[in-house]
Amino acid sequence: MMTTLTQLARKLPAPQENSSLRTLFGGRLTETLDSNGILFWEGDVANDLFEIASGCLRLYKMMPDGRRAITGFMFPGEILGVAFKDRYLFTAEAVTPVRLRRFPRTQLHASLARAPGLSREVLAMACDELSAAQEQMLLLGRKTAVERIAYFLVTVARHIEAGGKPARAIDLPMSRTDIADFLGLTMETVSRVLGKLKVEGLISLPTSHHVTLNQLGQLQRLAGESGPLTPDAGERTVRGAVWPN
Amino acid sequence: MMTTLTQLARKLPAPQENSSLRTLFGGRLTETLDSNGILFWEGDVANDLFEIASGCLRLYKMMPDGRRAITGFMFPGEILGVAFKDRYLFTAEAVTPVRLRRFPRTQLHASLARAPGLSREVLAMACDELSAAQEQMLLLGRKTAVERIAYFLVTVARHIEAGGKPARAIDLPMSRTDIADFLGLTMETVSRVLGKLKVEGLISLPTSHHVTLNQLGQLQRLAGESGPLTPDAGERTVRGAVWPN
DNA sequence: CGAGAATTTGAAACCCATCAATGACGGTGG
DNA sequence: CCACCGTCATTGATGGGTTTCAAATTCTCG
Repeated sequence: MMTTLTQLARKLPAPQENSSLRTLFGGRLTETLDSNGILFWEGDVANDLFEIASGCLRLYKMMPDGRRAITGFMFPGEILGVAFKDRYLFTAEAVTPVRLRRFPRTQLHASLARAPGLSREVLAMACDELSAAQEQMLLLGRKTAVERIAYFLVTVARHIEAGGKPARAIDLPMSRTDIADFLGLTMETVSRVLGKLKVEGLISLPTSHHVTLNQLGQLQRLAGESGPLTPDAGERTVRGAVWPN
Repeated sequence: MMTTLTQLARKLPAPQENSSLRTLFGGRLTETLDSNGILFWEGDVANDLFEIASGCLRLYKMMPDGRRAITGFMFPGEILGVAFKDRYLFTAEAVTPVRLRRFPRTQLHASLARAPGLSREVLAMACDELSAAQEQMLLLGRKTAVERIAYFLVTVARHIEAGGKPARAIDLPMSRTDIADFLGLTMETVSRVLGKLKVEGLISLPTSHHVTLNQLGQLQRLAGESGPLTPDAGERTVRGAVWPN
């Protein structure tokens, strides 16, 4: 299973593409991290980048009083820590037991100088992250609880896609609290909304960590995809005719 | 006046540093854009990048029903559209009349090949954006209305800083609705919270678009800065002891 | 099988949104 | 110069979606 996503909302960069970045990790040893183990803290000096071999990480920022915002989840195949400043922007913690490979950033700079395409790849990665982050801003700032959950499910399904089609059966290794902190809700609201979607038949919950999307189209509509891809007419005429002059 | 910020929450990359990216715009003509004029729409093919010479832009995503999330504001000195995909991720619209210079992306690729440092600069820019975006996620997902407004004010002040110190008097060219769509609130709530801060003496409002920060320290505390810089003890012990293993 | 954790479910409260009306500008034209 | 009018900001009253608090139930795993 080779599913990849840094931020859940991120576009997949064709998992089978032979990433030159990924080749950096070729000879590296695989380390392991226990469930709930910390890979690094927000603010730590960013010495390494990592490739997730298996398992799932949560990335988060936290306020002094404990309020937490999960900025994304990491899955196998994903690369972490590549484009950031000299310090990590968030804490990385294992949702499940994780196997990963480590690569020193000092050597990255050398590699970047050698391989010209690598630089573009890194930039593309950062742009994908940015795209996901902005979509998340729309979600956190303007979407309802149902829309957030629907979007979350649809996005996960899209990235676990097996051969073009989004997966119908997805598993969610993270807790309800994790999902809540990712979507700007509470654990209880996540649970309630999932329950509602289940009652309405849009999803099934074989177990609390396995979801079946029975009506993907309906969920996609609920998710309220933004942007240029929506083929609806009259998209821009709503809030008071903001036409170019 | 040489204030620069792409996303309001962004760290300033030393305004006086002679950016090699900025030199690209050297001989370019200055175009103008009327107030509320559209520079480009979300989803448009990203042919150009822009340097803002004067004025203010808002960048936003919109849902089919008109709900809007402003992902950031752009001010003079800032460069726009540099690191993105082949299509713009958001709509760019003038808050005030704007003067700007345009540079074709096709030529950017050539310039990137020539100047090695440029590539790093572009990446650094993307990382700054990403950092701001993640801070915004924490704000949108977990902060109260007062905290959001306080953070907004403090952040603006920090970027209009004149000689190290954050400015005490800031002007907000954008409307209350713009601020609301940036902070995930309503116009009315923005207005009410500003009123409250004014009554409490933390700020003054000479006009509705000019704010004086009377008690910056207090505002900073309200803003609830996240992360590693807070010198508080007991930061990580709150929500159930998430220590490494 | 048992104990603690995670999830679900219920009831009440609250923050912010919504709806509505008034007030303050700012630009325009008489 | 000032009256006018549309837009934006402010302020008030009400309502609702989500949170909070609490308890029951299910799940996990030693």
